[in-house]
Amino acid sequence: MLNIGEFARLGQVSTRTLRHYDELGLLAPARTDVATGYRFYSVRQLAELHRVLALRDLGFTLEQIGKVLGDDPSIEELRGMLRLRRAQIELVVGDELARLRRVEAHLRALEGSESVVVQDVVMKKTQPIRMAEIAAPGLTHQDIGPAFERLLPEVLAHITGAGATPGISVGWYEDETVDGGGIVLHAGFEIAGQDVPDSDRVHVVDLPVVDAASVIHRGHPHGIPAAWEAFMRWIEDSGYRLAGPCRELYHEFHLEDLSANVTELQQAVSRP
Amino acid sequence: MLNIGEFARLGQVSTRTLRHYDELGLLAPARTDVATGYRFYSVRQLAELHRVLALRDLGFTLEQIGKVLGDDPSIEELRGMLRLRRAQIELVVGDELARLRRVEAHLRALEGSESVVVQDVVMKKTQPIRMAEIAAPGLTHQDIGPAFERLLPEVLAHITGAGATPGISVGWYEDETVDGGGIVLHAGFEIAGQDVPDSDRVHVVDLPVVDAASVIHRGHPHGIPAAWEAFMRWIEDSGYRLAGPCRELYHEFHLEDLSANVTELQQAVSRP
DNA sequence: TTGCTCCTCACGTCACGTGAGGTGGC
DNA sequence: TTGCTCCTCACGTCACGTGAGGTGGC
Repeated sequence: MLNIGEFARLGQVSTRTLRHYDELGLLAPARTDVATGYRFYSVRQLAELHRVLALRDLGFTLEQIGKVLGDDPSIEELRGMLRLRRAQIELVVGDELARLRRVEAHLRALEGSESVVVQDVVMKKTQPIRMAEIAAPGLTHQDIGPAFERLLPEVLAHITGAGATPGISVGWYEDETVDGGGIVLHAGFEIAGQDVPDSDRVHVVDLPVVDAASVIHRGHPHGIPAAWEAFMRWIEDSGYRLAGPCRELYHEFHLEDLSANVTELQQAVSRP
Repeated sequence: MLNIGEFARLGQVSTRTLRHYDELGLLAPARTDVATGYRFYSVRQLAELHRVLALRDLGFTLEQIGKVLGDDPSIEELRGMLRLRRAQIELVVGDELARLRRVEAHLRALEGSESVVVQDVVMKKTQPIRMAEIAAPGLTHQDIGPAFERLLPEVLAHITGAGATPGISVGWYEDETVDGGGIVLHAGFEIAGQDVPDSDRVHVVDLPVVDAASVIHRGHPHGIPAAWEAFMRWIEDSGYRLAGPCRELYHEFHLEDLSANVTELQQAVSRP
């Protein structure tokens, strides 16, 4: 018979751990002195302790371990538990590797001068957005600004004409097509649940919920192209893959004070 | 101005999270109504929230984030923090991958019949052991049992002759050398801190502290070779590499009832 | 008698989730 | 007035670590 300290040394655990396992019913001492409460273990219980530690090292919770010890599960159940565990660990490894690449992307960004732009990239799922928009195909980069200013009033008129209230303005861009068709700009306003009819120019569309990288741009819109450039470099650098169009959400937009604008840039991405 | 619910939806977090960040001083609302306690945020604070979330996603604690936001650290400090973070994530990934390989080794072991033997493999650091031993070189596998029985009484006599008390008996094995020199068996007893002089046959040695895989074998010693075989297969299967000699610790040994024996098998290993 | 080990509470960890119980504005 | 949102506690999470305060055996 060993007292708790001797058994703890033998099994390389703390006495607190043994008391904890006793309390949970995972590993009761072979004998407990009724008068003093002293716990005594047999050397043979080292095998029981090992079983608990082995399962713990595989990542099972103590509650799961208790069930395994108590229910004496079949080979099939055991296999199922191990497979589940494997899948969970694979998820964790994937998450941590993605995190690692984000950290490394930040380290490389520190070498350049774009650290400020890029310090607050967040991965999120996009909100579902219903918007009324006009699409303008065949644009070059320089065309986008003027096109925006041209299209937004037109969509606005349509929305208010339908008796609805516009939300924030939203733009999204389809990639240049392979055969050089240029950029397709979609510009308009969020309308949430309101009823707005289509016209030949204005269409109501639902932007899908996707995984995206997101940064907040604060300040005058003329800084947005540079922000996009640094943002896209960071994304590619972090190992994420582009997975669809990018969006701009104008959360705060005042013509009177453009430098107070708050714009969110979103790029749909997927895990490498 | 947005109330907490609106701001939470904008930033894709819970209101509880925003209250928590307020409490920690990470992100105070732009205005708090003194009468009602209502929190109000400006859209521009979305950028602040993004910074917090971005740092959180890199794996920093909220306390670290608070320091980053408060101290406005230099590029060099930032770089140092990111490098530390990178190293920590790499450790986590390594741990999880090793864990994954252990789970997979168990799954494969379930296909065979050695699941029982191998269910309680634990990775540990070995205890430091000081022992008095005799080494017997040039053995084959069949010689080991008889050699043990021959050597142990001799070591025992030496220890008691020196006025010391033997601890548990311990054996360890050096690999067969490349030129076919056979196995070198070291057999003896733990002596802990006691003074035992060397003789021409008996030597006092300190077994080093190493990372090892360990299983407990309960029962008659004739089961030990089969346990070793399954154990070694599991180790190789789990991706660990052998990194030195293996040991046997006879935690419980009674000649009168050999089936009550408790033997620990240890094999020094290193990460793949 | 002095150390050493043992005992039983009970708080702390980390970033919130989840009620409980109550109040203010449309 | 009825829902909705907001508020402030305060407990729970997971596997122990770490005292606090006290007792029993060499």
